[in-house]
Amino acid sequence: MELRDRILNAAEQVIRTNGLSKTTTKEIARIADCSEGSLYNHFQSKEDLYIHVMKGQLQGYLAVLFKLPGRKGTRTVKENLEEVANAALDYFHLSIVMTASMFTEPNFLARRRQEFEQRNEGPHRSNEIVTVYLLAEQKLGRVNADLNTRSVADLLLGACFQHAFHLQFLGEDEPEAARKQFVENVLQALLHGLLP
Amino acid sequence: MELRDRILNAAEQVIRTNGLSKTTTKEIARIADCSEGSLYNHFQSKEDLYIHVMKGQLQGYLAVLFKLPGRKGTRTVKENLEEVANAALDYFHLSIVMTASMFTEPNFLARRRQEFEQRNEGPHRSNEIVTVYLLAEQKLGRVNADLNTRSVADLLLGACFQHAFHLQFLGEDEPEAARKQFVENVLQALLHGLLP
Amino acid sequence: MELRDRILNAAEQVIRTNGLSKTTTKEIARIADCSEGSLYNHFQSKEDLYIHVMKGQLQGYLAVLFKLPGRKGTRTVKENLEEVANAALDYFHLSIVMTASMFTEPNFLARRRQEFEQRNEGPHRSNEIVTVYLLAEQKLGRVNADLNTRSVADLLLGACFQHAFHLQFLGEDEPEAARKQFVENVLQALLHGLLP
Amino acid sequence: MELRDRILNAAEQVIRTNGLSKTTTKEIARIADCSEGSLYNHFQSKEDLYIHVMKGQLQGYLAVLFKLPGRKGTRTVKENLEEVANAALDYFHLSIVMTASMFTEPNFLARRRQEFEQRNEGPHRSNEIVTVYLLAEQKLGRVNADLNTRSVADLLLGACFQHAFHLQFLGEDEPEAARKQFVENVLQALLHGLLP
DNA sequence: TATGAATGAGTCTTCATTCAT
DNA sequence: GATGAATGAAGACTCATTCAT
Repeated sequence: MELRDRILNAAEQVIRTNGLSKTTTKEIARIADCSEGSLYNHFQSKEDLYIHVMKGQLQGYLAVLFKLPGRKGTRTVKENLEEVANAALDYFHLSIVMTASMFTEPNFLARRRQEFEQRNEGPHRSNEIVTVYLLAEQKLGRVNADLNTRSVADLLLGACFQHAFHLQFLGEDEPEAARKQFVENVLQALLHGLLP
Repeated sequence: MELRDRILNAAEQVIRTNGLSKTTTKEIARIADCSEGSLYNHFQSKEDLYIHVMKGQLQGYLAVLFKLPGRKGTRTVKENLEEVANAALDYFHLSIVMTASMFTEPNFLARRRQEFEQRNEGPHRSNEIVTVYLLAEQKLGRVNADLNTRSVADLLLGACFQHAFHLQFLGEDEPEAARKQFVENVLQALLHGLLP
Repeated sequence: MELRDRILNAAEQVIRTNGLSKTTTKEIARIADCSEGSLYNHFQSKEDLYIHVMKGQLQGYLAVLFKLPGRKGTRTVKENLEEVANAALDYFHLSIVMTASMFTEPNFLARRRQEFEQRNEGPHRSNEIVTVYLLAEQKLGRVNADLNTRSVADLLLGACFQHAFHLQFLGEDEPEAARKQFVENVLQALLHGLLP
Repeated sequence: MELRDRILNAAEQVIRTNGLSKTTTKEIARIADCSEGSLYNHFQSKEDLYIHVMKGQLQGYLAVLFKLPGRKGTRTVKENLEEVANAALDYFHLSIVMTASMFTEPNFLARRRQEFEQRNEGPHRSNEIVTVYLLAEQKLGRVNADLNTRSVADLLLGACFQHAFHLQFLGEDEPEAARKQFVENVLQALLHGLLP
């Protein structure tokens, strides 16, 4: 593997292991098995390195989301949302530390904010994509017509977001079966509603 | 106001303004208009100060949650959940930086984890309280009997959590009306379900 | 006991327990069960307090030394030196931390140096008193006439000084019997000489 | 000279000039003409730096002591002890501040104690080496057979130890001739004994 | 006299970044 | 491109001393 990728992987690993505030260039270099100086041959700064780490994490999630418009009218709505929920859980699990860092390092956030707005790539973007998909399904009559589809997206992705957060807080790894159950239950509730 | 409270307020303000990693004892002291040394007359360490800030933030939220068991069978379920959602939005808005900090400073998280577990006070605790409330309503027949009530709690609080997160990310303050609409829409969706 | 004495005792205890660099006014006040402010009602400064602690420690030792001139020609020389050696071991044991502090805090040493010279009370003073005593015994024919009596004093007190130092280094308390043996052996060697 | 050595020398100089408690990383860096940060590129901590300073000081002394076993039966006993006494005076003179520091900073002492015991390198070790040498001479009949040789070592090295201590206290440098006389007189007394 | 909160100068240590080799 | 020693700014925390009560 090329040094640049070794550095990216090392950074991701160190961040997830040590937390952001204990992620030092020294430690990243140690894990990547190179010198601290080398970091600066491949990335402009520590922040630049972080940005590339985040972009990498975002990939898989976006891939699923970008498939969503094509799903409308195919399979069941539940199956389509299940796919989204799983991708979201994966992504939130992977990126939660970096995400949290936005509020810990506000300058970083401010700079990213601009950039995100320009590219229309913020974290709320995924909720919009799901909203648009649900709107399309609504037009096809596969979703309750009275619903604010944005709210459904917020409920589903919010539940996944907070779930990932809680798991991280507890420091636990969730078995595959437990996650499956979580998604199933949440979708069940979301599909049929709270009222009797 | 007593110095101790001035320090607590200053810390909260600085954290929200500068972010955690830029929150220095020097700046807190400057805002509290006292010396850095004085911080240590009232709190054992910076971390200890943070803990007290967090406890303060938790107060209002817990107050609402602890009222919840008494609400069962009274008013409408929607009204009761509305109250919860508003308190949650307030709390998440207020505390999101500190909450995020848990993942930035893993030692802090590790220590809090123990403490939280002992006192059964973790962030997931609020979801449990709502779950129990919904279970009670279920027994009264005011909630769909087929539902996993935990999932409903996760959906509602998750949506609020992520909403607060997105607002913070955008750096925007949400007008009262917008928040009201958000809660209304989310509850609508949650109550009636996604399916036609 | 009066507060002033409580403070003196507390200071001595803390110094011997924690070492000088960990001896804080806060800890002294804690042990003396009074406020930090009270320290300054009875002593001008921390240094002033230390000086009074040292003076207290010096008492017993000086008492023995001042009896020495009167001992000349009485009992045996060995018995008289034994008494000196025991007093020296006691004093060095008690005061070694404070003594060491002179080199750790050179300003303190510089100020004490002046004062000691004025009063002729330096640590070398005890060697002189023993020297004078031995000179008197020499004149009485009870001590080898060819000897430099100062050297004898240096050997005896030096051995005691270093012995106390080694014990402190090892962190051991010496049983009564062991100390007795140490003094006996040292005097034996000193009295009869190294050569066959 | 390499920076590492410049730092070691600077530390030694500052310690001897300012005393330990006034030896700051800032001042060491100033004298070594480098940044404070550089100290930590070469030594793990201030304490680690101190340890290396002490090890350097110990070198010359140990070299002489390790030659001692080979001296038995050669030259005169007096000459051999003279060599030891001079090396001891040099070493004690050089290291007395650091030695004193052990009692000022008890944590430091505690850690060194372990290490010293493991390597059998404590300050009392030199007395043992001299003791063993004298035992060998005793067997050769060059030393009084009735003597406890450990006591002779304690007397000689104790006198040197305290002498160095007194000189440091007085802040005086001893002329070469004076030191020679001191050693001569002490050995004289030690060789022939106190009794007529 | 006794208090103890307030002080502020001073300490060790960390860390992202640079640059000569 | 790779290195790693050097940097220096910044941070959390300590502590003897003061002073209003």
